[in-house]
Amino acid sequence: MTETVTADTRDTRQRILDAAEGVFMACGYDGASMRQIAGDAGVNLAAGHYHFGSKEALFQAVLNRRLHVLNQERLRVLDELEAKAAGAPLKPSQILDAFFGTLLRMAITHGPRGQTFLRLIGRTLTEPSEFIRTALSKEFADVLERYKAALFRALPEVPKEEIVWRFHFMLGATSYAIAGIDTLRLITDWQTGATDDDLERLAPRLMSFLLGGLRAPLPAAPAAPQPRGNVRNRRKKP
Amino acid sequence: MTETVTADTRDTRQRILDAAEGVFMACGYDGASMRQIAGDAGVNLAAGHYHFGSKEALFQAVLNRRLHVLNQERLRVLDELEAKAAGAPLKPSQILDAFFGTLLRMAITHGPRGQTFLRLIGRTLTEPSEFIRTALSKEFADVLERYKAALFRALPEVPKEEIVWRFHFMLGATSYAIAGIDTLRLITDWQTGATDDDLERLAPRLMSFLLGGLRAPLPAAPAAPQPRGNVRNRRKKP
DNA sequence: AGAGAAATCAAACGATCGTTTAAATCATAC
DNA sequence: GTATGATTTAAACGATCGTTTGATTTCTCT
Repeated sequence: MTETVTADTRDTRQRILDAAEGVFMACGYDGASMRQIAGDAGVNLAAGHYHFGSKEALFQAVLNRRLHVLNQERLRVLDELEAKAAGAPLKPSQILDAFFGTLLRMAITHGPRGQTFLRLIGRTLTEPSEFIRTALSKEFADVLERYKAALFRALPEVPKEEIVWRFHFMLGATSYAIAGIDTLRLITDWQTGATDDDLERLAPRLMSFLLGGLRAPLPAAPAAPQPRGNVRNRRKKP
Repeated sequence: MTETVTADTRDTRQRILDAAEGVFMACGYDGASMRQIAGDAGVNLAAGHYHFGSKEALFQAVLNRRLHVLNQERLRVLDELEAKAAGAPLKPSQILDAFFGTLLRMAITHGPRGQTFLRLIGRTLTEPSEFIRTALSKEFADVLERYKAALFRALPEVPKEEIVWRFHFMLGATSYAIAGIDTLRLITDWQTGATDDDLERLAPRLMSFLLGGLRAPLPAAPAAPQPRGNVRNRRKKP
């Protein structure tokens, strides 16, 4: 009973995953059809259900296949940084590079399929569908907890709530920057179809932007809408 | 032939638009069904097609109804700022507030429906569907051109290409921050269902973050892959 | 009131969807 | 070889989709 998978089986599964990745990216979850995925993969329609059970399960498999190795790598890089720091807080730039830089580098080294996946998760993060949300939450829970803690230590003078918000903003800028390279053509008037160069040049630009945003001065308004306050002390919460 | 719309007609159209706004936001374009929209609106299934022609046209109508007034307001505010500046370049913070602040303020003043719309466009901007892209491009062309020009003048030392990229990042952080307030619960462990306060407190935080990212130091790597440069002067281009 | 346009309604159309079924094919062990 | 299990295949199922139709109701105007 030790999972005797033949070579042919793995090929079919892999082909389905690859095709599904592309179709889900191009059409979204609802817009994609099992028939188109099977067609692109060159397999029978029923193969998808045979190997994965359902469309939802296939989508989760597509996400997890790459998300898992990405997040494992993120944890490994963070471990390495913290070991090298020997107890001292990390620099914000190090943390951002470990989280977002790892993402971008993985997409580059994995070729066009990596970019496809990047754009897929960019789309996916804005889909509030229930099963997608739970799938992502399980896959991201550990990583986000670790990186949040690292940022808290790196920026002790910034309220934790503020850091969480800015982490959220950075996620948005990143996923959007990747998912919406087409959208950028909506802003600019480029018609250059560059793809590889786009991504390689995106990384340093994005990292600068994220770092600037993360270290921006705190908002002037104390973010708590209580204008009747006679006390305006800004107690620094430990 | 002067468009004699009766009161009842406007009510039905409005109800359909409101319901469609909510369903499209919750389910996405493909996930939403005309039957559910009609049901939520309390009208017959055929009413949607009678008043709008097709599902695509209904979606465009939902987008344009609010996008148009938003972008008109954005242009008006920018006009006002530039008139007051009397030829001098605007401050980046003024431009960002005119663009993103107007968006957030409109969402707040329009109540829960405004937030629904905000989250809808947050989702929509990541859908690369063809007709959606063209619809958005038409609606955004003028505004983006004006604001790009204003930013170019405000930041003459920053390469225009860099500004366009950062504009893109800011759009992403904003749309994602709004569309994904649920996603934020994926990061944090809040279970508070706050909505109004969330948005009101979001604005100053987001503006600080955007401004910090916009004014971040330029990426160390000159973004052009020519490492053989023997000159490392950072000429300030006029 | 009555003609005519505008709007609503119930019902159906064809298409496509995810999923299932049962037979056919392949691989592997005895 | 045959038997057994894994995989692939063709075909169909029921459900839901966007859209259309034609009758019916509501409104507008003389």
